[in-house]
Amino acid sequence: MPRPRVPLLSEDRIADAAIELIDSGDGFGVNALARRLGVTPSSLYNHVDGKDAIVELVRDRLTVRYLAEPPEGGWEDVVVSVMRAQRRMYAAHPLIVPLLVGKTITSDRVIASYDRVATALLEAGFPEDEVLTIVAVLDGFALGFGLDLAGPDVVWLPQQPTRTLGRLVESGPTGAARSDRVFEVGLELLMDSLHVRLARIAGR
Amino acid sequence: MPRPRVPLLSEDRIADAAIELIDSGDGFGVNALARRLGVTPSSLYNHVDGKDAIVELVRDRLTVRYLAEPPEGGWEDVVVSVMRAQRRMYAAHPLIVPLLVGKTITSDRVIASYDRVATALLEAGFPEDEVLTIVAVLDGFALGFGLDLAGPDVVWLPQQPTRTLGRLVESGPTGAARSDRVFEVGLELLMDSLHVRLARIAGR
DNA sequence: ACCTGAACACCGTTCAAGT
DNA sequence: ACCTGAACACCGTTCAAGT
Repeated sequence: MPRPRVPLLSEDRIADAAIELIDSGDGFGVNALARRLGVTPSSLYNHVDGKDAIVELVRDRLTVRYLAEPPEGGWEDVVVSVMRAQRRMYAAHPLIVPLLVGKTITSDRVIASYDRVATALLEAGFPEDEVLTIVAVLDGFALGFGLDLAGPDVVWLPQQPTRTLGRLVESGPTGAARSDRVFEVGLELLMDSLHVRLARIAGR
Repeated sequence: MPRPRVPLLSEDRIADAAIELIDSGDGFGVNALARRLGVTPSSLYNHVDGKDAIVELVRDRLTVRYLAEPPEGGWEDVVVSVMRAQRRMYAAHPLIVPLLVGKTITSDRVIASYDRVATALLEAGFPEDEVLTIVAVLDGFALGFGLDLAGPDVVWLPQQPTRTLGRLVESGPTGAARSDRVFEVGLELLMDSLHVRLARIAGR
């Protein structure tokens, strides 16, 4: 079946299938992805630049899906809404995290999302040489919560008796509602921290 | 050269070489690791259970190296000292992060380190159903700072003009001293947040 | 332009053979 | 017990061939 009149593949179709494959937990790979698309691995290379490019495509699509609407309002609104969106993203697709973490971000739309936060922080008065670090830390914070929502059993697997951790892990998945609450508290406190930081800078 | 009188390999030698290989930036793999050790890939399997087990060994060795001495004092001291140590670890070996993130922690000594934090938080009065989440968030926080220290150019590579991010990235590596300062501030604020949280719980 | 199928270099892992 | 070398299944990628 060479060259069908209507193309079997497209960037979108590939990205969607990649997300499904990753979420399935069967491991991400070009071969498995092609199989899922009912296509030969080499077919993918007519649309996409290889495995890493597909991962970057996934990051792009998820960012559009979860961080689409540019947040309105002051820097607090920008930061809070991006944090919530990012956490929803990681929580819904935790198995994507390890694929994303190691790779440099090149997608313009993803960069634009980080740029909005960086710009908001800068305009709020945070010093130039701290903004990138703050953005990185916010990212890490969202990531920590995302992995938490994925379930502790994915992160820790005690094999010897422990004082505390083993019991807490065994008490089961955190539960969406509980984790939501803790996230909101954590976010609130993080925002408090940023306010304090900003006040100290302004007061100097 | 079969069966030398004194073994060429050991878990430690393998772990050390693995850390070197990862830090070199040439990518981690069993073949490259064997080459670096002057040995055949299959030799490794006499000492270690495969690629994933080597990564877990690396995590174990780094944890021992950076988080060895059990922190003394109240829960604040425990949390702060573990955070500092963990950040030093990520900062010194940023390329290890993506290898660790996806994998479940099984090493007893690594588990023990998380267990100390969990126990400290629990004894301080944090609710059972929040402790794991807090630990996960602390982890994410340290990770964010570690990646920040690795250099922003590893994380973001803008290809279109941006309002802020591109300029900040181009202004070069964050610099250890600057990042140190921001980390200390961030940690302080994070601790403030935890104190506030604890006070609210106690006051209820 | 877009798919297949063959081919390639490489990967992690197993295992018989050797001391 | 510990190494080698051959072998295996699989991986990501390239490319000529076909419409």
